[in-house]
Amino acid sequence: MEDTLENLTISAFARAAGVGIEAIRFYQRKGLLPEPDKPYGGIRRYGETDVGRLRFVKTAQRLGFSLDEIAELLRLEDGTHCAEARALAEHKLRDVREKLADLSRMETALSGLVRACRSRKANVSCPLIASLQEGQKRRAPSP
Amino acid sequence: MEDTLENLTISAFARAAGVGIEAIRFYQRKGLLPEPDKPYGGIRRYGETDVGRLRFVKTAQRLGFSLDEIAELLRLEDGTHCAEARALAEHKLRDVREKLADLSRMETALSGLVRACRSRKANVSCPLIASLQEGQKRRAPSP
DNA sequence: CTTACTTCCGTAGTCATGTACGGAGTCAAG
DNA sequence: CTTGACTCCGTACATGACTACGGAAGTAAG
Repeated sequence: MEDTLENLTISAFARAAGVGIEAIRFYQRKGLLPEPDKPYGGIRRYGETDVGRLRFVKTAQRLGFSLDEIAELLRLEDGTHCAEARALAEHKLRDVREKLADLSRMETALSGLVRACRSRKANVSCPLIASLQEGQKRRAPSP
Repeated sequence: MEDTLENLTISAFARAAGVGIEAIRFYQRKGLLPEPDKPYGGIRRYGETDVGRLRFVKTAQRLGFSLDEIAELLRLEDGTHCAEARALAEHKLRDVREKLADLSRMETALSGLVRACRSRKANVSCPLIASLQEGQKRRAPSP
């Protein structure tokens, strides 16, 4: 069993990226991961590049991107068509920055709560919901 | 039809928060939103607090939290039991900070790509995947 | 009161994202 | 060459998060 991150079988590949084998095959069907050519009716092998790509998929997912959105992000990485890529990148960038702003407000609220709790001044009510009001007005429809 | 964000019917409530009526009833069943008492076999009314809570749910969802995790965050807002709340808040805070770090790396990569594209130095290959490598090593299982 | 619209509630269907299964083919050790 | 583990592939099942439907009951206008 190679631990070199080159010439991995699908099970070693899955282990290296911390996902199940079936998930890999699912992503291949969706076009998120390539299906390497198999040496004449044989068994496919995977490398470091594939591991990076797969880990990217899982991380982006944690950040709230759907598999379809992740496919778009991966089209950027594959870096053809600069003009199209730039438009897409700018769009995703706006999205990422909104998420950053919301998350950072959430961070403030949560760390405030932890600090308040730690200083034994109990009965604090956590302004978690209020912390996101600013961000929400941006996206809320007018009545 | 009240636009005051008080005494809303369920359809006005849904419109105010930008979701469907059925989604509201679904969240109520899951315990994410309260079912206000109805005035003797009648029709429930919703207020500004409910709107804020619902918008929080949708925003947290965009940030990659599941409905179960959001239920936990809302238990914090409802602010009973300081010790338990503090542990939960610290856990969520770690999660939020990891997301912040990953998103911010993604921001760097995306804005780099946009800048490169803008300066006509085409054929750049976007280091989007590489941008998340640091964060991923933290969570990757050892071989 | 009648008519038209909502609301309520339960149940069923949908879509995204996997997971599990079963049978045939492949490979490496003994 | 047999044995046992692994791979391939198609299909079926599972879970989370909604979405649609249908009938009874409440509500508002005429």
